[in-house]
Amino acid sequence: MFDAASLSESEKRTDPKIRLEQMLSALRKNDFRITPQRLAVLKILAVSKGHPSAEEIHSRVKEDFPTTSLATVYKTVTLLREIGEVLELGFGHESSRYDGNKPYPHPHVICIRCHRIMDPEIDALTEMSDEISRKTGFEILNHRLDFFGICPECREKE
Amino acid sequence: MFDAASLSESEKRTDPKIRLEQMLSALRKNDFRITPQRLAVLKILAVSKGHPSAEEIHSRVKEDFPTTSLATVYKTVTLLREIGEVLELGFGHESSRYDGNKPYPHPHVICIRCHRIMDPEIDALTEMSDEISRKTGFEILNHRLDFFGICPECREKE
DNA sequence: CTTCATGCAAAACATTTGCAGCTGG
DNA sequence: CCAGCTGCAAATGTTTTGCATGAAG
Repeated sequence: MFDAASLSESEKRTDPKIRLEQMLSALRKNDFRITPQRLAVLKILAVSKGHPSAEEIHSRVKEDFPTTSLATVYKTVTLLREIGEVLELGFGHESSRYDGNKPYPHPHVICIRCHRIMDPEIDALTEMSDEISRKTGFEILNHRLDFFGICPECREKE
Repeated sequence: MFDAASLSESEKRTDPKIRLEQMLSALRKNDFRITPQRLAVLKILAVSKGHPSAEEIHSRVKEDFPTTSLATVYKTVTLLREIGEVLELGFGHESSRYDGNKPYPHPHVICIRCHRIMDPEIDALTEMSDEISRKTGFEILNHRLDFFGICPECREKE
């Protein structure tokens, strides 16, 4: 698992404890219960620097709370997605990945070899969104920008 | 089915007959056989202005060639994807959609109500790609840029 | 207490695969 | 001919769902 990524990215993350509090408040505000299982999932999401899959979340949650089922993990991330506290990155084939740190659309760079996912700096995206609105008449609510390629480490190994 | 989209998009499409020939040559060049089933799938892809799903392709292919199985459709689009003659647009949940007219990455605008997909004009994407390369050290091979929102028609109906 | 959450197992999907038989070149 | 393709059905892998039991508030 390659979560180390670059320092510049990790530096920008919200402090895990604060992020956890934010997610907890979001649950409370919407009158959802805070169960041990949910708490465990939130903790993983708050602490993860990367973009864990449901399966990954599940196995990590089980360390803390061994009886947690995969279904509960799915129910929890779906709930969090609905209240805007998690970003779901769906890929056609493999399983989805989740980002609990930046639950709003942002670009990704994905290594097709080791599956590491990074969050690069890009601006000019809201402008692009506006441009699309103007040209197509769509009301743009959301977007997704992913780049696929080979990360420096995997390129070295070639 | 809302394939009419905007004139400016459809005007840019390659003529279906030419596109079909291109796909056929690609198959021949790679020593793949041209079977009636494959021909039927190619025809649908060449003629479609939109972004049909495997299921849609299948039901349209069956009109011409009733015994064609869904598995063959999948095998064919997968083959075409591998030789770069079709772009697969995978969505986490629902089924993938395929574009046989512009088999290279390009932005999409997707209506979350009627599921119409349009191809807007955007430049500045290759620049963006280069910027990412420079900043992350990734070798960028591919990308995906999708905007989600509500199309003018669906907005009127509200 | 009562409503909502959990966990299991089963269902629901889209997609892939194994394989016997068929067919394009 | 015969390697490669088809079509069926079964397998796969992820995500969802129904429902009885359990726990949060």
